[in-house]
Amino acid sequence: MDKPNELVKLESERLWDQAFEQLKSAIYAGRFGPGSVLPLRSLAETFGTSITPVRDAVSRLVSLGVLERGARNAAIVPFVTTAKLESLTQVRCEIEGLAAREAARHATPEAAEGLADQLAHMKELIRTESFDTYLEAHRAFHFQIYAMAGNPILSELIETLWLRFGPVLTFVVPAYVKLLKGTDHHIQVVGAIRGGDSAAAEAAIVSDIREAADYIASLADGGGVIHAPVTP
Amino acid sequence: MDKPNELVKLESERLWDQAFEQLKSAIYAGRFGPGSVLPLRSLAETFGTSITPVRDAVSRLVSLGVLERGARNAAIVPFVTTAKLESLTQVRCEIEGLAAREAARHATPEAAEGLADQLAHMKELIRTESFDTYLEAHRAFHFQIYAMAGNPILSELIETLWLRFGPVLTFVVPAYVKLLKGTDHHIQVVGAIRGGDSAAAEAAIVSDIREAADYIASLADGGGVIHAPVTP
DNA sequence: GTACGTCGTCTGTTATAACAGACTTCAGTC
DNA sequence: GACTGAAGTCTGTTATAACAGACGACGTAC
Repeated sequence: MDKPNELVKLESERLWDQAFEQLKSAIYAGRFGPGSVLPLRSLAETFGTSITPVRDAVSRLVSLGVLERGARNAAIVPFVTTAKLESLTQVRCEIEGLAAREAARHATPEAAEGLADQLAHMKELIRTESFDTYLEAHRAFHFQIYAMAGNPILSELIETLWLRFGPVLTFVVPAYVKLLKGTDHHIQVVGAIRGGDSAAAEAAIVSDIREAADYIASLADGGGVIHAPVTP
Repeated sequence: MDKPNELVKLESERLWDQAFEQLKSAIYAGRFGPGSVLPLRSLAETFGTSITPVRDAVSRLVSLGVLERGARNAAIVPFVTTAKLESLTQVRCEIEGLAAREAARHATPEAAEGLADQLAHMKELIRTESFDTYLEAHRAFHFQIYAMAGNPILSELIETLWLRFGPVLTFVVPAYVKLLKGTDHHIQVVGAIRGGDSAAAEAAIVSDIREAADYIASLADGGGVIHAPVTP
């Protein structure tokens, strides 16, 4: 007798992982405006599951700081304020600065070359105005650097920081890139890592983060709340 | 009546928060050895609830890095290795250094005084050899400093780092304190914060963290795994 | 004695229903 | 007409049961 179950493709994507990813993407994509509540049952209906996996995903996102708890413990998409942005920026500069520094110390020539390739790819995406693809390439570029630091906890931590940032990054980065800002810092980072200059690498990353934060802060309204530009 | 220590959240009556806290405490207390699996149903039976709240608590602890997933997605208490310790120490130095620096910049005289009081309290606990109480006082001392930085995200992040550390801290700190180590750094931190010297505050905190890490690393076996000293 | 198959039990996973609190709405009373 | 109270509906919370995969024990066949 043969083994009939041998080729069963392991679609072990747990439902709550699917829910987690979908929810995360939806927030990243700005499908839920800041302050909007996310009822479990509606989410479950949207995802086509029961509320159990959704519940878990929401709970995890809350503990990661991506979502917050409102009245009646309902999950809400947090507002991004200038105060939060400043707190986040301060932490990001410190921790991503460390990552860049360590990356420059440990970088192999091959890894530095891969970084340069990625940068060229990003430049091409800017040239062709593929801003949505650029968002992911930009993210990959940064995390490629952080992975080079060889510190898993560091990378993990930075990812949670970026998650908190999620909703704003999406609509900010394309507009930011159109101003042709940030690219200089990216070039400098790659150069510093190539040359093993950790101080320069850290300085370039910090400048990148700080400059972007200043730009984002300029989008705030009188109450310090940051809004997305109106998109038709 | 103010509550300076917002880490104590007794308000929540929700079972999963209770389960979360109990589970965390149990891990902190070293009730589960590294590598031991935590079946949901046993935990639920221990806590006197169904598996639903336990499931959520475990899931949150996993996403915070306190627990890990083993075979069959079972929750396991992670081993602490010298490699992980080094990664963690690097991040802690950077981020808690930032916190100490900012605390020194923003400290009010009253807050600095409260810190000195806490330090005196700790000294008294050492004198009377109340090492289990000292553990909590030590933790409160550090987070009192970090709260003074006025950056909620920073405090939150540091807490997750301490959580990852949890199992080792418990059995390391008392032994460490008996060697009368660390107290000097604590005194220096308070002095620096009193004088508004951010560089000195950061240096003292970094020394504190690094020295403790070196001590902990000395407890590792040949495989780089850190074990608790045998306690009868 | 060894190998293999089967069954029972354990695990996490998911769905569903029952529960409790809060808000809205609508009707009844002053 | 305004206020009050009750019911209905929404919310998150929790328990329970059904499910599927993995692992081990036990028994049978060679």
